[in-house]
Amino acid sequence: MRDAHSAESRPYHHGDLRRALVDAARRLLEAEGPSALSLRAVAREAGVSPAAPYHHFKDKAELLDAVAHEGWLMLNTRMREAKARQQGRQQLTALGIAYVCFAREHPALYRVMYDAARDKEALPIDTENPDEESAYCMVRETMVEHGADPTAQTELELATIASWCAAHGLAEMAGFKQFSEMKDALGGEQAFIAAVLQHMGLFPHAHRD
Amino acid sequence: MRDAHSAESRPYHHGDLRRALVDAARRLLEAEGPSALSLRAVAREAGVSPAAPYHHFKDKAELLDAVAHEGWLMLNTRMREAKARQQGRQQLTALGIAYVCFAREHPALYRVMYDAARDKEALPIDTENPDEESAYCMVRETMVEHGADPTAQTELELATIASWCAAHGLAEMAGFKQFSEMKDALGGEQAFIAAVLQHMGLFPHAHRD
DNA sequence: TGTACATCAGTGAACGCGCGTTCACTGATGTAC
DNA sequence: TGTACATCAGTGAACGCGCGTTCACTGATGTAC
Repeated sequence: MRDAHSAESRPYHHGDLRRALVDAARRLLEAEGPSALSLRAVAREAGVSPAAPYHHFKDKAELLDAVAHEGWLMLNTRMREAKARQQGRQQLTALGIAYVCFAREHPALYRVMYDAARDKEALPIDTENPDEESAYCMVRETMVEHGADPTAQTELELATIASWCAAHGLAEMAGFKQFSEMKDALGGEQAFIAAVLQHMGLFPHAHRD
Repeated sequence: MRDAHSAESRPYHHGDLRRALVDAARRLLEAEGPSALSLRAVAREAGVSPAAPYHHFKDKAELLDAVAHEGWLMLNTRMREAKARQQGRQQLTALGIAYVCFAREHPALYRVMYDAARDKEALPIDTENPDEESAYCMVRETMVEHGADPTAQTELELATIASWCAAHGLAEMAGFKQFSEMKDALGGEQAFIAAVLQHMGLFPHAHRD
């Protein structure tokens, strides 16, 4: 649990401690939640002294940023794959479901992603790297592919924002006990998610994955 | 700033320290954000020793619960008033806008409210006290008043959940820098909020307050 | 191929800090007679 | 109305804790000659 190498096999130099630290942070998040994510705990989890991370990150915030960044990349991938699996307007639905399911499967990571974004007051939705399209841009583009008018910029942007907010809201709500009766009635959390997204009118004909 | 009484006027016994602590916590939240909300800081802000709160709250969590509870009451009031100011279907819109605006005006309190809820995995939407109707129930009821079929229970509940999630998502997103251009184009944050809510299709004919 | 040496990437001890909580205490209040 | 006393609601000092960060250090690596 503490580190992947046995004590003797591990060399003094790590090889790629930066990677190992980000991975350790993710493991900690899954296991203990965001409140357990201290620099010292991450170093401990990676099997390294508390000072070691400072050779790879300026401070705690920079490590957290790296973890968050990785989260966004994971989300992008997840959504790209979900879209590729569908045809036509179903693609929008698939994007919405993929978004919410990602957040539900990695609630602590999702939280860290938005905490980091809030600290900067900026969502990582701008595509600096053109071949790593952001999830946000993917939603907008998919809307255009399926009939939204790309010249009506304000409309298009508003529709994208609305979808994004709706999915985020559902992602944060879906865990509450009050909805478990409804989930059961509909046949599980996935069905619940699809049903709520459908009601939001932004993801037409939502259905189960 | 530290406490309302001058040093000499303040009696040894406080009168209503419980109230004063909750108020101090709210002041701290507005001024410094959720991360500044320690038990000791609250006691300090209320002008009292670090041990004093323990005569009124079992532990820190109980104090936070009280702060969160007060937040929900404020939100209820705010939404009830917003609804009363409108007629017909505009009422739903007014509820949505009131919700988001409350969250935007008290972002730290809003955060504490949901953090407390998440700890219990339960939203405070059940109406134990029948004459203090929860905001959530108000939304559902308003939908019924304006044409939703109260016998189609699942439909009604899903629509309410969808509205709630959508508003929550927007409330959490509205602060990001990426949207400031859009806000300016639409004439301010209120207009932006109204426009996004309208796009969500749950709050028909959203317009400015 | 071998050696000197600069650089890199770790260690572990220490720093000061604010935290939640407990404790023995004491001043103020209210009630019984 | 006055007094004894139980109870209530504060104080302030202390506890142990984990945190982020710094520091002087050292082991390992890689490069120049």
